[in-house]
Amino acid sequence: MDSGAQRSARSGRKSASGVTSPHPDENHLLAALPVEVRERIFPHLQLYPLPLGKSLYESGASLAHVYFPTNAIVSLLYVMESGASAEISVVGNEGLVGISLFMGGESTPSRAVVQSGGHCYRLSGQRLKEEFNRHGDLLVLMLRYTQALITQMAQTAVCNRHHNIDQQLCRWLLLSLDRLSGNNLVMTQELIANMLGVRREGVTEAAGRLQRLGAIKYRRGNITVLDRPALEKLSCECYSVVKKETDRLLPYPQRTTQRDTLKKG
Amino acid sequence: MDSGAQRSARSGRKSASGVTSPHPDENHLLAALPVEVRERIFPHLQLYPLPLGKSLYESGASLAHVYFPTNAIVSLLYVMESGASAEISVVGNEGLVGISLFMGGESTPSRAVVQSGGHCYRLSGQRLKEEFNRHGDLLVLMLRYTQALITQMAQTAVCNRHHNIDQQLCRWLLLSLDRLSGNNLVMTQELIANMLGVRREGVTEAAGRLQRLGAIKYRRGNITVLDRPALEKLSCECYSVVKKETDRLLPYPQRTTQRDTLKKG
DNA sequence: CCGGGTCTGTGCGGCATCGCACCAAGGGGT
DNA sequence: ACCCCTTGGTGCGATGCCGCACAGACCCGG
Repeated sequence: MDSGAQRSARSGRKSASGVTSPHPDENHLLAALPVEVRERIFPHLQLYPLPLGKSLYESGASLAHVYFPTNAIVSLLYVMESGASAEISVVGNEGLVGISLFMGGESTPSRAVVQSGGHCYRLSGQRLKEEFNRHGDLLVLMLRYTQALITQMAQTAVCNRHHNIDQQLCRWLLLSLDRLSGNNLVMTQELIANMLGVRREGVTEAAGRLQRLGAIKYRRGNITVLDRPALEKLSCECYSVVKKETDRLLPYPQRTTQRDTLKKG
Repeated sequence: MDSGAQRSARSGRKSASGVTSPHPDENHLLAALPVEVRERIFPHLQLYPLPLGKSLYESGASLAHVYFPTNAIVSLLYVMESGASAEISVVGNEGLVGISLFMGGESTPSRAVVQSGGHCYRLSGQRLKEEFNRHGDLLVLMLRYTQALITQMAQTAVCNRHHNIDQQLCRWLLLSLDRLSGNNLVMTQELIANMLGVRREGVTEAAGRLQRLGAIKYRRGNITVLDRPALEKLSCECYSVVKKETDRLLPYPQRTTQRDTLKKG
């Protein structure tokens, strides 16, 4: 296991064909770690597939790993007794799944579901805690990320209260877009409806309006964003509040420098 | 300043008349600290009044102190550009106001407003960080509390999406009740409406229904809970999810033992 | 005891979303 | 080439909340 993980974590970034292959630095948190921490942690990272719909943890279940997405998106979802659901927040390459591991609770009353397939690097909870308990840069980084996550949750609450489906859809598309490369999203309206906690038909109508405005193009489980500025204009303030706060708390590291450092090490 | 603070923090708990006077242990977090931490921190606690409506921090502003409520309730509130508002979570004697101080962000995009007057103990951010950076019990406790707070925010988001005003009012009354002694709440329907992010009239109608059911008695800014079990039955699952998770993460310490320890120390 | 401000109760039209039912249009598998 | 299942579009009445307007109830201070 570990040998495979090492291979994965250390493998080059681009194949000969130019297709991007995974690298831990695609996750912003991993990329932001200083050299010494990287050297301790990276050997224990496992490349791990995140197929659409996979659950990373269930409500109340103990976690064995934390997950650092690279090109996947994971939704933290609360499913009610009635079966209805609502997305609490979303995690992509800017963050990690499993904060309850280091926050001390070991579990949370929500689920983590892959909303857009891809890969992540996972790390055993034990390894993470070891590093966390050194009380160094990793702790500081994890806590800052957690605060960004808190901001997102708070804003989700506000948005659910005050904004209509059109605005929320825009916010959601933008949040997803920020976590992927390109301007294409592969997801059904049904999925989006579950995330926003609204009817599928509501999403159909909102998406139809956005399409008529030329902001997006919808084609059977495939959304192409044509006019991102339009989406930003149509979105409520919630998107920009979350975006600004995330950028403030987690300034994107100088990745090329980091890469170089890794190579030198 | 410090001398006054010491006097307050060490002062007895009951006056001769039997009226309860403040003591840091009324805050569960402070009460849960082990002796050594208490001895370092308690001398720096300042008894601090929290009159109704006071703002402990504004959106984006840096914090100088953290606040441990004893018999007051503070709402973390987001106020939108339009002026509409929504409560993100509530803090009473189970918690503290100002997590962004130790989470690393120094500020958050929300306000903290006193929703029910009383007192708290405040501690300078510097002192808190000093203790936090010892990476001892205080850190663990703060993080566990933060996770409880996260649960509350998440559940607020869910509740805002899926539950009607009646259910939300019940949830809100119960959350407030848990943070006060007695079964009496002093607050106008207007205030509650601002917290829930709904119309004042909506609260009037919901409260009227609760009153007709005999669950509460409403009298001009004064709510008396007559039948708490009824409220719990009428509330959505959100209340119990938050309650259970808070209890799990922050088991209420044996206060008498703690008190004795303090006296011995 | 009276007046003015605050708080609460009520009615009405409007609107967004819901729940349901159904149809249309892909598009993949055999 | 066909079928079938998934996905997306549409129409309906019902409902819960909003915005507004206004009246009554309470309470404090003069």
